[in-house]
Amino acid sequence: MSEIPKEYLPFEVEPKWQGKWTEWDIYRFNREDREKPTFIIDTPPPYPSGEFHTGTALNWTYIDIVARYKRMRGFNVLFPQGWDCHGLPTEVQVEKKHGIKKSDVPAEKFRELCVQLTEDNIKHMKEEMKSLGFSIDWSTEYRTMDPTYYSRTQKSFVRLYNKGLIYRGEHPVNWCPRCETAIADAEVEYEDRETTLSFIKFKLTDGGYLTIATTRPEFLPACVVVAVHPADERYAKYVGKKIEVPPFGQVVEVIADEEVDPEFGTGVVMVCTFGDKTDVRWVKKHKLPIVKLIDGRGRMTAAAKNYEGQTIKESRKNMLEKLEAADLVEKTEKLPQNVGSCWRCKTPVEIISVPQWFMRVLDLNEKVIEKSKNVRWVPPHMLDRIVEWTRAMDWDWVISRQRVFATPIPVWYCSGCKETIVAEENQIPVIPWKDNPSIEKCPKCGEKTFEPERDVLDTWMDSSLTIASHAGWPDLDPRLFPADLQPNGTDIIRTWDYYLMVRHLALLGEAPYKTVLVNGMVVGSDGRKMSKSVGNYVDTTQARGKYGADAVRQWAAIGASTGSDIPFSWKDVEFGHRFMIKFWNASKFASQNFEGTKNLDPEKLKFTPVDRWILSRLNRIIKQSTAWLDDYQFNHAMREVQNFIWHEFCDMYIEEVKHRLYGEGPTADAARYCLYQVVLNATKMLAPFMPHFAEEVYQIFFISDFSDVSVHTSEWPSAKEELIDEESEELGKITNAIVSATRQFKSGRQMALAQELDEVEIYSPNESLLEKAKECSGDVAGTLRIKNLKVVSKKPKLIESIKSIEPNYSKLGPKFKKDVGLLLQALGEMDPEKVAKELVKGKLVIEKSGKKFNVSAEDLKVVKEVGVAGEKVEIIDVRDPPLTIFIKT
RNA sequence: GGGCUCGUGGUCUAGUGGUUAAGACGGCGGUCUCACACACCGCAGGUCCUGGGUUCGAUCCCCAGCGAGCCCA
Repeated sequence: MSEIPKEYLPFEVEPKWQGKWTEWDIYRFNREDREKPTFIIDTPPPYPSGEFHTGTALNWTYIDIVARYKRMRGFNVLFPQGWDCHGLPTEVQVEKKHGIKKSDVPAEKFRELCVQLTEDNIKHMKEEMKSLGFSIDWSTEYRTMDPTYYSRTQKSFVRLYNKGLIYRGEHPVNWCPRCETAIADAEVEYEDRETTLSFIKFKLTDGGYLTIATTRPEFLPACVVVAVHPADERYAKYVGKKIEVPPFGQVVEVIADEEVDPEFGTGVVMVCTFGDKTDVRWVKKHKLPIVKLIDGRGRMTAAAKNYEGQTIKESRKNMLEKLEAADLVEKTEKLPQNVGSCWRCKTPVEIISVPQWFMRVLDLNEKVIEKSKNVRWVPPHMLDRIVEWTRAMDWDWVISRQRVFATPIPVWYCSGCKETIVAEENQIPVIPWKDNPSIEKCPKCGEKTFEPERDVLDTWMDSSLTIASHAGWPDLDPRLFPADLQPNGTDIIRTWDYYLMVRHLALLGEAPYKTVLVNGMVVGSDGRKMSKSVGNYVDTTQARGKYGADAVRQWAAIGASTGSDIPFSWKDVEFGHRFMIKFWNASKFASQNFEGTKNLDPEKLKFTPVDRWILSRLNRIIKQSTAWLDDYQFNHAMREVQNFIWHEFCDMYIEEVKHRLYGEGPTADAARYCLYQVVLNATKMLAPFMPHFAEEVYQIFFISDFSDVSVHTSEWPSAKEELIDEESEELGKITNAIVSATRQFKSGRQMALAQELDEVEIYSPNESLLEKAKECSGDVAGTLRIKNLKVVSKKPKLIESIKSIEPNYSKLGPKFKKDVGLLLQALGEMDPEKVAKELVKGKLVIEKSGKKFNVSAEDLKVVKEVGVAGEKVEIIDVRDPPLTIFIKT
């Protein structure tokens, strides 16, 4: 045994073992091993924002607990790690950092800046992951921005295209007419402006008018339907009728839709393609035609007839004038409005329909739902979320984006006939604006020049391929697919797990994961979502800075049940720290007795009742904690071990064996054996939760007894069923009850706990309980320093009286159903002494309101009270088990 | 507006169709007891969100309402 540090110092211990683990390479997935069962984790690649959020810490702590536990259970565990690099936030970060605009520099240059920034961000996050002790196999590290990774993304694009599962079509996007580019929802800024609401008369073909209210009269030529609320009585009779839209008089239908606000304007609205986001929704929902009214520069198209070429502003003004002249404008009103505008140039954003690439997911969704039902969701209700999400989908997945930093779409178009040329698999990775297609000329028209597709892929196209990628796709190793575990946060399972499922079903026809483990959101200590602006934000570096990684991990594991949101709590972190100190001190104390203890033969030891109790409890805890971990209930597994160690082992058992440790022989050795077993097995059970601490304890106290290099390569404890014993636990309970009661007594009398007691009597009228108490008397007398302890069945100096009769509802309820109330009433009127006397005989007949109740002894509980006559004796009445302790003073 | 989830002592969580609803933190009182005062012993503190229903019995199951979270629109 090495020298034992006095205190547990996390900031010395944690980096020390992190270094050793790397050196020993103990987290490496062994690809050559064909013996051990594999356990494959699909680690979600985080977005390298540069910050390691406590939510990620929670997610990864769950993963790491599982990985470490499974390794100890004998699995060959794959815990890979990647980075989902592509995305808008990085582009924005680069623009901010360098004070440039995407379009200011060549795309390749901009991309380089993105790569650089991503690398810096990854570096920091990787450090953080190592500092938190996650047992990642870093030899698997990948980055979706690397050609090795994105070539898989592109290959899968080609295969799915060839299968007919990817196509090109039209889709509305946010568009800045000044920047002439599509912009993402996240790039749209909203600001309050004032606008004019115009009330315009539409002529019904059957005669009469309906007045609609609109803020965008210039969209009249693109009006495809007029809508009212279905419950709006004013307009019910017009639903299904035809109506003429000025100024060109196209005839559209009047439809009913719940989304119309009857309070807004006249309660009649026009649906145009696309005046706003609601229009997009209505077009989808009612399958309406699309009129392209505005072009990429914000000018009116031919659809606007004589207004063609005008700007939005001009045509609005001109059109309104014309309508006024025709007396079609009833009135105008001022209206405050929340306008979406380009985050850079503040130009109001338009919604226009442009060509986009799609993955044909709608046809796959039946299968997605079917396969999702075969997946184990932890917690189970997460299945409902994904099924609901899948059912509600009414549009195919738009997989193209108008950005720079992303995987290029491996496609060209023939300059002549515009034929789509998709890359050959063997030329991938490919960048269409740098590389040429492998064909010489267009197969359709023979043209020899091509135009590259400049759009790129949605980043989900990268990150929904991870499972196949881990398994080596396209050369799939069947041992690595499907993954056993897909861990994720509750906020993103609908996207992440859906895309993984649909993508792998499309590509491989099989569900990619067996179990989805969902963690809740980390909220601030005030219960609100963590955010920097609210000021309740804590990052993991900060959290870990106080008591180290293991304390933070304990907060994550124990904060809430799996899947529930969990508030960040310094108190829980501190509690984790205190638990380690407690266990450290206990281990240190126990270890004085570890010399040679491993080789003791339990057959030759004399175990006392408390020994048998602690061994039974230990093995029960092993069994339960194993079951909890198999069930991904980390909080229960952790709590179970913590409570056992702290309150049963430290507070009771250690105190109860101290008196034996100073001696020699089989009783003392039995206590040593138990101390050793508890500390060793608890250390192993704690290893997945607090890996550094467990390693330190293992290395200092146990390494010389075992051949394992690390606690993390040692075997998970298995419960010895033959030691789990109700009777031993009952004896332990009796001993503890007597010890606690007497300790309380001493404490209350301001007596030193070590003070000797001359004479103590334990009394119970119950013969079998008395026998058990007798068995425990050695442990009791030793622990409490009682010189003369007697366990007696005669009630020497006391009077016993019946205090009350209490009903046992779980027996009475099913027996007497509705009449329970009546029975209780009758019971209340009876003399408890008499009831008790009758009950002792076995049964009792109670009559009330003409009803007869046959009550047996088990239906009621007799509560007794003891008093004493004469003598200077202190009495402690122990309720459970019912014992009375007399202490001569 | 839709889907899912949650509402339990001052705070944060656990749990359950049945007797006295569990724990941690905080509060209060006591003890330096030979591993640990970052400890130990004890005490106080609850309409288990509200209303209705099912049941002999509901904090738990069902319905409605209110409030919160996540995602979607």
